[in-house]
Amino acid sequence: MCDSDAVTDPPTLRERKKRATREALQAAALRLALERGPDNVRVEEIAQAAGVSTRTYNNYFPSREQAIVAGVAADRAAGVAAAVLARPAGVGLADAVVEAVVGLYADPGDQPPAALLMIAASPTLRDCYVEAVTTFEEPLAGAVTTRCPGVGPLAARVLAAAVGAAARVALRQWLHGTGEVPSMAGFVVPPAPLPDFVRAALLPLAPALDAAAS
Amino acid sequence: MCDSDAVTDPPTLRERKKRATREALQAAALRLALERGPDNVRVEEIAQAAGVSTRTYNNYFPSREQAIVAGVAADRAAGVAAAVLARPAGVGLADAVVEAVVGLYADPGDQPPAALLMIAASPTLRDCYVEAVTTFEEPLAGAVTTRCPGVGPLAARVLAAAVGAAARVALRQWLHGTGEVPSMAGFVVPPAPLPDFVRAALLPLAPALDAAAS
DNA sequence: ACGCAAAATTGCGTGCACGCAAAAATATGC
DNA sequence: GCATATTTTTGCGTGCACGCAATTTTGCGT
Repeated sequence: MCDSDAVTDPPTLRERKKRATREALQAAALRLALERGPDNVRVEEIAQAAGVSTRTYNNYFPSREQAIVAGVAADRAAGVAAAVLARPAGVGLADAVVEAVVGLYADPGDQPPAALLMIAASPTLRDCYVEAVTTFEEPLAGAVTTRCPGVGPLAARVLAAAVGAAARVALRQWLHGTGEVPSMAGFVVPPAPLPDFVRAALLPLAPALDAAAS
Repeated sequence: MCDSDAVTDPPTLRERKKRATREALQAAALRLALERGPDNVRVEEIAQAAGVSTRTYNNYFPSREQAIVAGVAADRAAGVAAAVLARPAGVGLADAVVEAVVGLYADPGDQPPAALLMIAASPTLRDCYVEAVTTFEEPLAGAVTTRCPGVGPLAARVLAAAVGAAARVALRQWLHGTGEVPSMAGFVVPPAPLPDFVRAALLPLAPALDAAAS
């Protein structure tokens, strides 16, 4: 947090390689999972597809599920803090936070829609995807203190954690309904758009956010 | 949730035996962990001490850490909902919830203080203990809807999850400071009593809780 | 008391995560 | 350019969680 604004020095070779293997692993894991189904992918195959040993694979991801999910969920999370700070100073904290989080799930993203379907179908992947929102929380807390220096570090952490919890609830609910979609006839209307779900889940926290900003 | 108030029928033999083995496993796990240190306890030993196979042990607990921690954390959680409902109807939702959660960590409990020290010392056990507060959340949501029928199920879930998140933050902070206690001279003043920590962490959520109760 | 259905326990096999220490790759000072 | 310190990769060994199917235990109706 005291990084001031280190301009991300010339990316040393080490970091570039690390990033490369991480992305290779993510891509391989997701691709294989989509091809064969999540349960028919052995860790050894993921590592082999990325050109590393299984041990190094485990140096990057603590579980097979995270390797599969990381690509679709992790990077988007990094944008939340920036989105909060980007809102004009006039709007309240609650609005800023809610819109920032909603914005994350608003656009279709660059991921194939099949990925979300697969994640929704597998309980293990669902849990992993839902728990990935934790990535938001620390940067969000930072953004909150930056925007409203009066809130104090504890309150910021608590509010960020609360927002994360609400997002988890919303995701869980939405994925729960989405997972069983291809059931009957072609009437597979997604029960409700995700952003609306997130907004509804975040709504009860608005009073707390606005009250803290004073 | 539609159990109305089933008066916990005559506990059938099966349930009694299940409860017995579960408690035996908890007790054995905690005892062995305290004796030898958490890392020097093999699952097989826990199972053997409880008189069951390692496979049945895994039918009761999904991880060794949970077996050790469950005894000190799980049962207390069950009381939260009751505590919320026990508060007189006059006090606001926020006060009721906060006091209920604080009350959980207020009394020393029937557990040896060494247990908490051990948990605080081991990162793995800490995480497990912290994550155990999730047990609160569903009953808490139920209690909230019972107390304030106007809040709607989604809001109740969100608020309960937010409270759980705040409690996790408080626990994490407190355990982090407590873990390194036996460092220098005998001046090992616990940085601050846990209840105060919890109260402080729950404070920022009060506006949301009170606003929902209307 | 008997027998059948439901549920729990058990053993086995498999895949996985991770600690540890050696080896390879990369950065840094001279 | 070369030697050295730091970091990353890798292989190996260990312990663990869990699916599956057979077996034992419990519940309940007759």
